[in-house]
Amino acid sequence: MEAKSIIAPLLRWYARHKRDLPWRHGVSPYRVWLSEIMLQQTTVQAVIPYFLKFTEKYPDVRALAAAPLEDVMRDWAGLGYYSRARNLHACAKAVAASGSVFPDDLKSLPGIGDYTAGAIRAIAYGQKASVVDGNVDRVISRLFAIETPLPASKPEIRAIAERIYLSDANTDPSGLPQAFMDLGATICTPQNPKCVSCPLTGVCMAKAQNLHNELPRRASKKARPKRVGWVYWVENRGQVLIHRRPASGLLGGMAGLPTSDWNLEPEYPPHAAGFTAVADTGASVRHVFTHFELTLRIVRARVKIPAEGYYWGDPNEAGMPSLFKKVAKTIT
DNA sequence: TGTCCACGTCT
DNA sequence: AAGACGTGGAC
Repeated sequence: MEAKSIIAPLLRWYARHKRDLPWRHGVSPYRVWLSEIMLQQTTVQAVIPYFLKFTEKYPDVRALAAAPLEDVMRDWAGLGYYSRARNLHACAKAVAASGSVFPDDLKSLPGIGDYTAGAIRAIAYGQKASVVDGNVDRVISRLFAIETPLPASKPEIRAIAERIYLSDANTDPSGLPQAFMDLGATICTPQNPKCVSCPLTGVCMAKAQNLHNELPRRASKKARPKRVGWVYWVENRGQVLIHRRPASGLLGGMAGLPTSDWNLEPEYPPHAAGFTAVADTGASVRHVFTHFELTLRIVRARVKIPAEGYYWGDPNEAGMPSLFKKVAKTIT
């Protein structure tokens, strides 16, 4: 299939139907970078309030670089994949130190990989770049009726995407990737694609073979193991004990509540070093991570002397990830 | 309820 | 280079 027969109708459709998103106003490298980091693995709807908060509080890369890391982590709380926030701050510092100009080698910056580098290059700088996210994977898989399941089909998809993006028919390097992603998000959706409204339905090979609801195929996923443990609710004069988690690993660098290890059957009373159980609340919270499912049972407890990395604070102001927000909401 | 989205980046 | 790493909404 010729690239032109995809690009021309897609760009016409995009001109009429592009989504009105905050980062599409006042386009700048900083705003494109910030939005693309937030959009990694995360839906537009979840990102919008965070993007508005960040751009108000940190209007440019210098302001973000000057902020304490803990502030950035707190502001990111709830958005997930917290290494993104740590890398965001490190990246802001690096860029600010270079006169607030992003370097040509975007991938040398923390948190910027193939996808984000291409997105910044295309959207912020108007350069032709291959920008392939999950939406583009799906759209290409259907347009070309690729039967190979994801992720094995990735190399094939990337080759096709690159041919289209770098084609002479790509007259709008900034608009084309956004057109693909908007099409994937609003028309060529994972379930029940709205082919009647699709500008590419006439050239779509999956549609022609009535495979638009079957593709892309996916390799079966591994079962998600279950883990259990205790979370300690320790009150003292209206505050609770909060734990600054280690910089790397799960929920790295975030404020959280103290917990036991996460593979122990919660048999009362728990016996963790430093904590004395006061009362089993009987309540528990369930939280699904990417690679396991966690149930934490809440126990009221006391401490003798908080260990290093622990402090007293207001759980509602600590900026904790969702797992611990659920605990606070359950208990208060 | 359970499954999917969800390649995005880093290690 | 396979696995680690969140969240919430759609269906």
